[in-house]
Amino acid sequence: MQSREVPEVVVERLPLYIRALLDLQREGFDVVSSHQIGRRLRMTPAQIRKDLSYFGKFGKQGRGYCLQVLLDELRDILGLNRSWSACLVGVGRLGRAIINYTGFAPEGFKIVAAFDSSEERLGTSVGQFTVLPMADLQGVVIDEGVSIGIVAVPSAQAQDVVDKLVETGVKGILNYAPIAPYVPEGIVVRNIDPVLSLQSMTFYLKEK
Amino acid sequence: MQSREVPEVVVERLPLYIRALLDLQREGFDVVSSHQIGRRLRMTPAQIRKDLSYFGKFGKQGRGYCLQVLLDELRDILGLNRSWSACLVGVGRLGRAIINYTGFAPEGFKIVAAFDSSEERLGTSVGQFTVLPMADLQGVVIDEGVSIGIVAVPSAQAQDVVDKLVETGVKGILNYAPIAPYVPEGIVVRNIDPVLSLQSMTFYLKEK
DNA sequence: AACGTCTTGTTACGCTATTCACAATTGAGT
DNA sequence: ACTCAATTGTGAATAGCGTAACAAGACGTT
Repeated sequence: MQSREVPEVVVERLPLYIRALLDLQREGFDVVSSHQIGRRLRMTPAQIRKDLSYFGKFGKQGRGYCLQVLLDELRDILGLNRSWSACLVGVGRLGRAIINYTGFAPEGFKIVAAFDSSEERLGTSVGQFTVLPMADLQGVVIDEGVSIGIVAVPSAQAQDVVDKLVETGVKGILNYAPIAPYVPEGIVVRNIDPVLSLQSMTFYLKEK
Repeated sequence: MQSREVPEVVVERLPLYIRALLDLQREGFDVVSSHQIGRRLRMTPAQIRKDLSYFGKFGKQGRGYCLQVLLDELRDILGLNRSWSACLVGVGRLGRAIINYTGFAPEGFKIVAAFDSSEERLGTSVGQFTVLPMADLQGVVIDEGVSIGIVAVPSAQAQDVVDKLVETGVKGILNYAPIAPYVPEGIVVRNIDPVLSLQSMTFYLKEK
């Protein structure tokens, strides 16, 4: 697979296609067209076909896509036909909310441990987890095959935590801290930052 | 201001510049260069200068930018020199986490009310709020000058909630539901969706 | 089996965004 | 006063992305 040749924007849209397909499946469709998917997502059919063409030919001319086949292919492309283990660092308010968030598990993302560096949080219970010290990070990452680190610490500590996670062998970082973390080549970062979203939104809300 | 001519990607980067400037300010700088900002954000200096040039000339050749001036200008451009009121719809797990999130207030985003459609949640307390019925939405939006709606309901109800919010006059939607909501022209939507982020991340985590 | 309709995969085109490169200008040092 | 190193703002060049358009094929109908 020529990962380097597939634009990142394309990869980021594939999960949307999966969502749309699941909706359509729930509505009883077996076969769908790029037009149908596009309508759901407010995208042009051409873009969807173009995106898919980076990975192969999944449709039939004059007919469309077999929904189940396309769904399986997309899951396969994204590596979603398996489960992924993540560990959380930071069990403050935000970290606890993330642990209790029910949206990850159904999609195959499993949080396997929670860490914190604050003395008074160590050993306390958060959800089904006992909060572990950072010293245990390395062991858990290896033993549990953790490939994703979720960062939910204050911004001042975020870069350090990211560094530690990368050091232990984690390959992906889901970062909730309001910083742009530095990571070495080959490590994937995704930032979740509602404040940034709001701050760019207000540009369009001014003077209406 | 010719909002239509400024690319949206540029607007979305401005908050990042503000962040970087605040960091640099904390470190004692009074004057900064595009190079310094770029290093923080891992962006090229040229991009930063180009982005800023959409809005005016804020720097001095050979010297850089007066940090405070640039900061004020950016805040002004984005409309961040005032406070913005938002209301939350949906006080399930996720909604409660959003209410308790402490990151909004310092940036001038104030949640002024929480709504839910479920009978058993009405009248209960969440954070400092009493959960209100959807019927009260219109009144609150007008009385409190709410311009942002935060959607934290299950996906099945999300579009309906978005429609209601838009109807009451809200101009921006911060959507935490895993859907691509339809909104009429002129309404700004920002989606927060950690699952999507993870699902595109795994593409790069496969086979390493 | 021929026709008409539909839809894919892909190529070509055009637009948008990013980077490059440099003239203009600043301020510090001598 | 002059030189030098630094840095901006911007027009030009490049790269990247999205849309349009169409040939090729699939299916249903007659």
